[in-house]
Amino acid sequence: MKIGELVKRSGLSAHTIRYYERIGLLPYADRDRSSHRDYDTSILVWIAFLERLKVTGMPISEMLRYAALRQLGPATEGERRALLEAHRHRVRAHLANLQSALAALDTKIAGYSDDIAGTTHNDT
Amino acid sequence: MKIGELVKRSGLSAHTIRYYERIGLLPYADRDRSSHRDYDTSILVWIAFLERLKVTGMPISEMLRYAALRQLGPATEGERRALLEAHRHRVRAHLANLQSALAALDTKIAGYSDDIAGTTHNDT
DNA sequence: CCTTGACTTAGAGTTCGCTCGAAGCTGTAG
DNA sequence: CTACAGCTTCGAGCGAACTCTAAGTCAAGG
Repeated sequence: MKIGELVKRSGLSAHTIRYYERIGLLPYADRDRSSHRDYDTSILVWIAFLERLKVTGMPISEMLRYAALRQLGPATEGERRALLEAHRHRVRAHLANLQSALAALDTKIAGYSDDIAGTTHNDT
Repeated sequence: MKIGELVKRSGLSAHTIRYYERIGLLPYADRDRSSHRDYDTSILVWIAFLERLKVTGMPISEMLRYAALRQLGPATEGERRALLEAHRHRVRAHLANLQSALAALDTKIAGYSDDIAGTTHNDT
């Protein structure tokens, strides 16, 4: 698979794919005889995993740490797991914050909704 | 209340408070005779509200839009409400994404946990 | 009177995560 | 042969949201 197809299948831009490779988040891709990157479909699994980490707010620096451990092989699984568990912990906390902020937002919106023809004034 | 106390009570840094004032997210604060900012406690309510918007991922540009509408008085309540509803919609979608990513993360971690003395290899 | 600490301003600098531009190479279709 | 699409590298640029620096003012305590 060339980069153009990977763009379609991963949702990342070609610029971003090259950037990720440059910083080490994606492995250095094999090149064909025109030095064009040639990907194996297995890269999609890794990209999807990175996406999930990204969606959950993990900074690139930490994804790099994970990627580096992965490079080192099975011996690092304990550490990788610990890293993911710590992340999960933070995600859960963030989720709770989000939910409570959302609840407050609901209350606020309800305040606006109840305002019949400007009889009350929601001042924030 | 001077800025130092507001820092303690709001959790924002003095730099950030001044920055927010500069861009219009916080109203221009009254100054005492030494041109030091002097806040009314009511500012805390507004800051808490901004915090909630921030936590839920609203960009500053949109908070500014809200703040501007608020300045214009009760006539803009409909628009403010619409803005918050649109935001709520996005937050809910984001929350759903987060939850599904979290579930995937749980599965992944479980994969590591089940790995007894390196018998399986979690390759991402 | 002097020091200390909290404040003031304007503007520059930082971090993050991309995103883009320039200049050039390659393989295929017409 | 030529045109064109699609890739390559390298380095610069960008938008968001702060964060910090420099130089100065002011009020209270010793």
